[in-house]
Amino acid sequence: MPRKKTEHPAPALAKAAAPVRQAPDKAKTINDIARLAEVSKKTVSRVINHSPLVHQETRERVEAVMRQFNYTPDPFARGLAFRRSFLIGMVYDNPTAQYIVNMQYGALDAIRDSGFELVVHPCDSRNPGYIDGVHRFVQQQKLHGVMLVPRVSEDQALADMLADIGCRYSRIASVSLDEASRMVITHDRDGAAEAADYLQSLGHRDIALITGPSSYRSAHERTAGFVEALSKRGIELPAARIVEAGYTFESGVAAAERLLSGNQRPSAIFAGNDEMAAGVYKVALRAGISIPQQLSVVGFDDSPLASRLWPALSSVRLPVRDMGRIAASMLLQSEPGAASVASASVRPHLVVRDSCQPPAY
Amino acid sequence: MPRKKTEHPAPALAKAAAPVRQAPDKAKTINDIARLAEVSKKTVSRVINHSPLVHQETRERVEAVMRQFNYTPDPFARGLAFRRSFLIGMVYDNPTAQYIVNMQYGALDAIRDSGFELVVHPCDSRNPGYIDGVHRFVQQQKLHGVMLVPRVSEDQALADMLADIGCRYSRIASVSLDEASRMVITHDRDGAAEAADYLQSLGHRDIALITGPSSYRSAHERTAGFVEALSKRGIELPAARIVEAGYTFESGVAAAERLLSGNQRPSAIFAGNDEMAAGVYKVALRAGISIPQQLSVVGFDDSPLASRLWPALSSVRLPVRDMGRIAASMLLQSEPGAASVASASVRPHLVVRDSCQPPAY
DNA sequence: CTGAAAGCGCTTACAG
DNA sequence: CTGAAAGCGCTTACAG
Repeated sequence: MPRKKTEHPAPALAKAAAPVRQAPDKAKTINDIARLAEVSKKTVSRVINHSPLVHQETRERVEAVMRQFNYTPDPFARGLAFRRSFLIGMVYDNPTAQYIVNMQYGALDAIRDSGFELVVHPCDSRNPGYIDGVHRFVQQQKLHGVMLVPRVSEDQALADMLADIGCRYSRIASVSLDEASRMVITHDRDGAAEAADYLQSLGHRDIALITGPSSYRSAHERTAGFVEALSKRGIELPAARIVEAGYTFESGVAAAERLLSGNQRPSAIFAGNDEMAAGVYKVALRAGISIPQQLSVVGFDDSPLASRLWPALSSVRLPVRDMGRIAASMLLQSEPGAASVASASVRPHLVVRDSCQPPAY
Repeated sequence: MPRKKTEHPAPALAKAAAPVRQAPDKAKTINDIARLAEVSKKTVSRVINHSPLVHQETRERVEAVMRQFNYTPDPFARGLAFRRSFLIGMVYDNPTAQYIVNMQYGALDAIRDSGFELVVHPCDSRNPGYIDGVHRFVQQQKLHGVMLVPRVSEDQALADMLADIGCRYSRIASVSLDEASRMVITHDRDGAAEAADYLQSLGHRDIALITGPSSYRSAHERTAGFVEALSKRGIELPAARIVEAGYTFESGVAAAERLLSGNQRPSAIFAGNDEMAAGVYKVALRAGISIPQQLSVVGFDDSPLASRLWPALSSVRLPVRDMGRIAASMLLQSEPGAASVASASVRPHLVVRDSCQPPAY
């Protein structure tokens, strides 16, 4: 009922329309809380920031009021005063989608209910200006910290830049590249060794390896772990059984073609990631080589692909979500200077499916 | 060299250590720019916000100074004063990883160099509290706007909540669900029709369909588009040839088992997404039914999986990155109230690979 | 077209 | 343990 039509509005009705003259649900500010809790805004600020310099009773009174009005401090006001934000950046360079998404879920696990949010920043490390791009991103948004995902996490120049401008960061990598408080180490080497042990234990002796690009630390580690573990068990890989590829499906196809074309085929292939393992599947299927009867295959990453191939691919799994969670929580815990004691570490493990069996000699 | 140890520090040296008494590279503020350009800070503010109320000469002088000192306004100060941020939220509910990542790339394409950043917010729409979660997210961060990705984009209650609190949003969906200025329409129906026409043109007559869950709008559209297109060409799908599954690999396997177990097999199967199509591959491979010789298969999504299966899967592609770019740019362009004229629209198309051929009757 | 004042909601630095 | 003042870097509302 439009107001204008009521020629003589009853005062009572008018009052009901705007009861108690209280802004409907305007967000409370620190001043409101201070007034309602009968303290100064500075004391409320201390409670917000968990300062020990507040009397227990005072703290409880303030917290009760905050809870009652569902108060949360304005991140922009805090950001302005603190000169830094409550934003965590995730910087990455085009690994596979599932990896990125799992990593994001992990980071979000860590910051849930902390008042922090996740800002994503994919970049292209082949572009020489990409470090400047990250620099601008960090400065502009006054990021609380950034997580560096492989492969950008391996770029020392990036880490140096962040250290220079005093931005906290955490790096996820297959080996330690920095002080412990900044590293989440994934030990890819151990995962590759487990794959090697598995194939050897099945009875394979003529084994081939498709590696990722040697410029990738993870590829180097996976290769070294695999070769060393076999060597420990008395199997030396001849150079012809090691083919370097590019971590892509197509490069895996090309590598598998080389490996499977001769008349002396290996009985098993370990691929440095699942994409390349899928390439092996394609070549084998096309050539009528049946997996696992005539060829065993192991991948790395345990991507969604692994369980969708047929036969399902055995693959080394990295706990990506955990890695993301740990990398993000390192940023929340540590003060910029303070070094935490323990270095974070995570272990890969082999997920056995249907792509391997003893060789048919 | 610690200062205390130098008993008589040479004044000249001390001066060299802090040359010209100018803060090394402290970020300039609006006040610095105002002083250097010899205008008031308000005028600088006008230039920043592209106000027309600035003399051309003045504007150029201010812009020159801003450029010279590489000045960008502090997003927190602006956020505080404006009461809203320069953050775009992306809200989504667990579709596949590649979809999410492509969507993120698209959104980032749109906001590049705009001063906006992308904040991700995955959520679980089966959780009844998820709308409150989005509410808090939006209010807390004072988001400039949010993009709603399927399937949360289909939830009218979510859209209503956002409209209620005056938050701008854009919705990506297979059909129009809202005013044109807020929709990116993907026309899944047309893509499914193209798949139907393709199979029919190859000569298939006994065709089966594995649909996604009927509660998904996209599944409904894909099914309708496929069935109608076949009907137009004189092929009616009997009920037994339509199996509802859950958009997952496993559900695709189960559906394919039903479809391929009888002795009267269809000669072609259209799956509502690639995950389920991969399930068809698994069943066919296991049963010794060769693709495409004995069975043609078409998927939907053109996920990475499609080209990694063997034979490579023909699949309907949605321009996901474009969808993300358009959805994000809609948020940047429009003022909260202003309705843009055209509705955004995007078309799927069939990517033909090696999974289909004429039936072997 | 331009500017001086007040304010956004917090914090730091200083007192007590 | 608590508080009054000043300030973070912008904008709005008001003048001119």
